[in-house]
Amino acid sequence: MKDWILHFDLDQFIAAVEVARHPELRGLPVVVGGTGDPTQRAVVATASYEAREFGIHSGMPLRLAKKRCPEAIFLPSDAPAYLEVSARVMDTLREFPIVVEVMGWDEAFLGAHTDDPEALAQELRQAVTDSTGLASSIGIGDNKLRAKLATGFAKPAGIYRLTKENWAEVMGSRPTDALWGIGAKTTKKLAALGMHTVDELAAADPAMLAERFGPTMGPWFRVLAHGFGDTEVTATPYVPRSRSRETTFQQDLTESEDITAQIKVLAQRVFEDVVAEDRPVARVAVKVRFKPFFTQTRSMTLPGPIASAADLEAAALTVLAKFDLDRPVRLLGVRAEFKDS
DNA sequence: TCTGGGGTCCTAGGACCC
DNA sequence: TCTGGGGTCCTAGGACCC
Repeated sequence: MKDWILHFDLDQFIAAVEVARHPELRGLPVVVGGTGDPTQRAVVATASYEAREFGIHSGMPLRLAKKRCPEAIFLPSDAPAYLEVSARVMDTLREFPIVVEVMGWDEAFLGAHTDDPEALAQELRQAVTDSTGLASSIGIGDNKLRAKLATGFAKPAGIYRLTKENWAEVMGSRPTDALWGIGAKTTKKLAALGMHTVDELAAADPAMLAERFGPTMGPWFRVLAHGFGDTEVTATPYVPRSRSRETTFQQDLTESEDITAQIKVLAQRVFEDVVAEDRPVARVAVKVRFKPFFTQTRSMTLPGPIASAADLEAAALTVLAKFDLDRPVRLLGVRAEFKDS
């Protein structure tokens, strides 16, 4: 028997949960995000496949989604409901003799020992459909990178295998942003250097990449292009490095007392989260997004421990004082970073 | 049509110390 | 007189992902 890495991913997860509890919405363009009011400052969390036909996708402003498809059903994002369904899905996966590494609400890497990964993947998909009614796709790979990318070819409701055997054939001529970890900015920089495809990046000189992108990122891009990657799947619970809360205001804040009051609210929420973690906080950071869309961050290493919400509030206000609050504010955020442990 | 919220990791410059 | 070199911490920003 061989070791395989599977990447499990629920199809249009958030929209699917909403359709599951509102069956009359099946087959309709459903858009979930914000408070469900498409006139507000908010973006699309997930669009159903029907809504995607209209050019609606995750991250798009709700206002624009409404314009692209006025008859779409807009629903508020209901995080507790999605978390509950997610937990049921992950529990279903854990009933199999596999290692489950949860990667988010709707995806997980699975470590499996089998001679027939496609048969296992089909059983997993069926089990999740039986327990939750949700459709999913599974990528099969010889490492995490290939399994993750395979899922993209498996969707919707399918299974796809991507390994070193078919890597070059499947990925070689694709643009570099097809790789997991290379986004729009890096793609543009690579293109300026004459590298447009995965094959071209794979053939690049590592020293040149290190010079241009830094000693870690540069060579890593080339490794990605070869399809190499991590093979370790672990069920060990994830230990967060930080906790943060942020809010985009429906109307920009201009009064300093309003800004101060909102920072206190955010600090209070972050404090509740860090108390639940029961770990010491090392740094506090404040994020301010000014009109029209200019973001700054300021931070501070704490001189001593945080013992109360008032302590975290005071620290956040000290960091806030580092800003020039000379323009309208559209977003405020507070983040606490834990000490290394 | 203006662009959410919650995260992670890397880079780079300056401070500071020996 | 015109100044080394290494190590580490602090801080701000960039890029990416779900």
